[in-house]
Amino acid sequence: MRAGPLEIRPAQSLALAAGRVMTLSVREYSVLVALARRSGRIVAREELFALVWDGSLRPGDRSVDVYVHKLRIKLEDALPDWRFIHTHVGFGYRFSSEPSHPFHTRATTR
Amino acid sequence: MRAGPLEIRPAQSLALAAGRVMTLSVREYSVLVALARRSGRIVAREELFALVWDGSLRPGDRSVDVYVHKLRIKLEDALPDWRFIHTHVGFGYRFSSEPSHPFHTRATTR
DNA sequence: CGACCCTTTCACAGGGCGTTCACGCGCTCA
DNA sequence: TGAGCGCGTGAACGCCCTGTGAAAGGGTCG
Repeated sequence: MRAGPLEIRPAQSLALAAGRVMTLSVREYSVLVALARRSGRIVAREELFALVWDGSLRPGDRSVDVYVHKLRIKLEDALPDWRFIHTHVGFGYRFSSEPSHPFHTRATTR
Repeated sequence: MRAGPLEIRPAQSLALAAGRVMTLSVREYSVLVALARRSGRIVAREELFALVWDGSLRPGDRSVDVYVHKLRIKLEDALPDWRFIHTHVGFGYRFSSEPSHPFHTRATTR
């Protein structure tokens, strides 16, 4: 499974960032795989929770947000110039590997 | 079989650290080979146990941990500047020869 | 029979992990 | 522009997993 410089090997429970092994917790890895498998789609919190936690999301449960955050930090840490997890307010998260600064050399002054 | 300054000769049941013969017990050697053959991937405790002990891991059995520990000590003893067996909490162990002090991966500014 | 080594088990300690809470920002919409 | 909600983010906390030293059990060899 590939997404830009990110590679996931489900058979080995391994994630590689630019060839380097990432150290992820079980939950982190699980969330990453769930999102990456649905790359390009928006995955609702409910759906993501059901996939990873295997149950239905209770109101007020922030687990999903917290783990998306943890993942973002490790991904940002390993691949500073890429963005993978995109927020769609009110809908959920969407996985897609994108360079941080696509083209856009000139700052949009005003 | 090579991994940095570590060499394994299965034909002779020998392990050499920087050319010097390591004195390993049968189990120790067996664990080392099992991991080294799967270098780069994460080997679950269950899998490792099945490979070396030839059976299924009973809950609470710490044999694997203990022998990984013994191996680490001997490897550390023979090659202080290298790390070979890496822990992936919740997943298992991963064999990979790495210098002790690489560059230091980006301080977590947080 | 005794000494030694290997293997397994036990017990304790430490750290990592998962969950939850609290706070605050930013987006959205009226 | 103000209010409200959704989400980002840091931290606390208990539990589980792993690290680690020690002791028990068993086999081998002199």
